Amino acid sequence: MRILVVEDETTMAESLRSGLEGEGFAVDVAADGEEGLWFAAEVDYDAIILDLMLPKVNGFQVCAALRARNDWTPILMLTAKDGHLDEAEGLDTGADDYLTKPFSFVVLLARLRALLRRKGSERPVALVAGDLELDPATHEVRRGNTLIELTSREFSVLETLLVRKGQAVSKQEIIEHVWDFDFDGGPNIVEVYVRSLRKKIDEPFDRQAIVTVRGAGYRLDENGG
Amino acid sequence: MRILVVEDETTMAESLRSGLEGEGFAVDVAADGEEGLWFAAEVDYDAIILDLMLPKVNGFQVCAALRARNDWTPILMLTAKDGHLDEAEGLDTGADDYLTKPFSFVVLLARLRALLRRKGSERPVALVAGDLELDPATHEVRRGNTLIELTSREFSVLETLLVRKGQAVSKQEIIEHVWDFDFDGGPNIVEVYVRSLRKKIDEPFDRQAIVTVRGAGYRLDENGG
DNA sequence: GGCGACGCTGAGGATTCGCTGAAGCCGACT
DNA sequence: AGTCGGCTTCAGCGAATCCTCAGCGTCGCC
Repeated sequence: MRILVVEDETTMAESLRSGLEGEGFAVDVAADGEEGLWFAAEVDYDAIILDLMLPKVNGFQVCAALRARNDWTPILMLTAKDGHLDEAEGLDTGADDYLTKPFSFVVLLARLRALLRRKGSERPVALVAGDLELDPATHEVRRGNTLIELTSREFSVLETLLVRKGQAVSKQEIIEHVWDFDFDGGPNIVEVYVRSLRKKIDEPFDRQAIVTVRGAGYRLDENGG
Repeated sequence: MRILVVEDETTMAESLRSGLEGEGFAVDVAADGEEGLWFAAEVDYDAIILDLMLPKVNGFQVCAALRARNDWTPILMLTAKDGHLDEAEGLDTGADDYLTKPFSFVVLLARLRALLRRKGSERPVALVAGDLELDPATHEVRRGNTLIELTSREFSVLETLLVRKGQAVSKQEIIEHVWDFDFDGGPNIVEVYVRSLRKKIDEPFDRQAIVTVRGAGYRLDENGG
């Protein structure tokens, strides 16, 4: 197990190093975000322990940069403040867990082990079918390179189809996943949304991602049509 | 994405509802554990947000009951106390993640998304007889490599035969499986559909998968004819 | 060989299904 | 108040599908 520690305070960094090495991990230490990114590019670590407050490039930025270059190494984020916003922002930029300073070494170890155990079952962030891509976090949909504007309902319908791409999903099932309990309209509502989705993601590209399966519902083509 | 919130405090429940709906989720709220279990039985939710402290049936019990009835919907547990024991107990009874009150909405959202992301799409198995293959999920039927277009009724009839391949199934049984109870036509309808099935899955391939068992109904050959 | 019951078959009218444009409604924003 | 965008309902249309029916073939039994 090889761990990268990105931390600028030397005392903290060294105590992490010795503690983790004592537990049998191989440890590299980077002193700022830039160096951290460089290390991470060179070596395939099993996990990264990342301080939030760093010189040059901060923790969020490191995290976002790694994910952007398609590196899904588990990240344990260290934050000095107790702000809930920090935590959320960390998870949203792609950290897998966070720890608020001060913390005991035992806790860190436990969280780290949990991360390593989980590894592999994570990601990818976006739902994909061929060149059709949907990101639940940012609410963005693209076909190849072009960004497509969807309303919130359209988005939800496409999402449920995409989660079960390749399978036929009945209108009733779609309604159950997209609308809540007190919706009492008929299945025609799904037809209407499928229509407007097709106008946006199929027709302009001369493709057919959403296929009608008569009597059974709709199916999203696994290859995007 | 449809979410069930099980929470007795109305202010909390309503703020969760409005917040989640604002993010494009469909939300149902249950006020106690009993109601929560009932809702979960009725609808196939994408995730359940479950308060620990509940009237009637508490969070642990709800969680355990769901898992016991083989419902593996991802569960995000909300706990008021900060005790690590709670956390551990929650994970043990089958919660997928936990969150300690008070928390910020952004954090909840991030965790929820992480849960939904992790949930893999499971693929049901296809029914097979020789080189004849029927996939209930995609509504696809193939003979060897060639895809065969069936109407909804034809599909259902073939499905009931395939489920009991090797056995003779009477027309009456087929009618009971395929048509609803207010169907009052005669058994000839089955003959008609068997005929059109044979045209599509037997004749083009010069095989005979569907065998007539005079006086007893039809039998699907286990080897596909 | 003849008879009756059972199964096969083709055709066409009735029905359902999905598609589509338009319009009413509501909340948000100006 | 007015406008805009999104959500939902509705009704008409065309096509795919469903079901009935009537005539014919075949099997089993006497």
